[in-house]
Amino acid sequence: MRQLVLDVLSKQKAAISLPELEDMFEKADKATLYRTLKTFEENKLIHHIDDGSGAVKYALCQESCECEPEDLHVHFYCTVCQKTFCLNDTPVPSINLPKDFSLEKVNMVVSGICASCQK
Amino acid sequence: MRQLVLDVLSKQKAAISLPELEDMFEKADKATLYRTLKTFEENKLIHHIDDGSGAVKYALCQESCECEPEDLHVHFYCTVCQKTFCLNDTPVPSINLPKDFSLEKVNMVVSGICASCQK
DNA sequence: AGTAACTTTGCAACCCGGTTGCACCGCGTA
DNA sequence: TACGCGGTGCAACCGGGTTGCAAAGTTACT
Repeated sequence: MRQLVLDVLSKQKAAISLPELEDMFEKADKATLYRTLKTFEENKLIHHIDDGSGAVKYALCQESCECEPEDLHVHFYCTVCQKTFCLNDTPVPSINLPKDFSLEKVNMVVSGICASCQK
Repeated sequence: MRQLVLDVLSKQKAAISLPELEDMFEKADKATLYRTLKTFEENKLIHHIDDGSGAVKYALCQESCECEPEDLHVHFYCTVCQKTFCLNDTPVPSINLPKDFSLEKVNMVVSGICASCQK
């Protein structure tokens, strides 16, 4: 059951949202998929990305992923195909915060047009 | 009417969400406030920030603000008081995108604990 | 003032993603 | 067999955002 979801996720090049997942599993229930994603996330198999599209998307974590403050990579949201990609090779640059601000995590989403839509 | 909203916005230190606005204007309608914010945004008076809290927040633009790709500053979301601040002095660092990816805009939200909640 | 054209507001309804409670199913174990 | 438990499906709900429509207000022109 969850196996199926994991299979799908591992075959995706782009991050996938819950509604999208619902569509490709016509049979399965929204709540089930929702809970599946949640447990995956708790177990650090996947991470979520808020790309501002209104739906949170999910993608597999890298092997090395600690899912801790510094595992962080930049995400790219294509405004044409509306897909979201992990730029695993692009770490989030460090930021100088004002005094007395402590850093927990960073969400960095770059929008633009991806290679496939560039033509 | 919109004057009131503008007044409130200019008095805020933190960005404000639509639902929050609704609360402080018990009298006014959600739709009105919503449309007000939209027109303000079209006229580049304010900009919106998606801090991942589930509600989009709005804050005044700086005088110099072009609201174009490079006006961009980092935003800070405090996980304690759940307020969002513009770090106007902290520009978004530039990113090297993979080949054939074009850049339109960048959303960068740093989460952590703000100075006031730090004690 | 009177009217026409346009803007702003309020109400209500709707959409959609996310979330939860509950009952049911299937399975392993005592 | 009886029990407990995890996974599933259904249904309902919540909350932010969005839109259509009609009423109220505004402006301009006569």
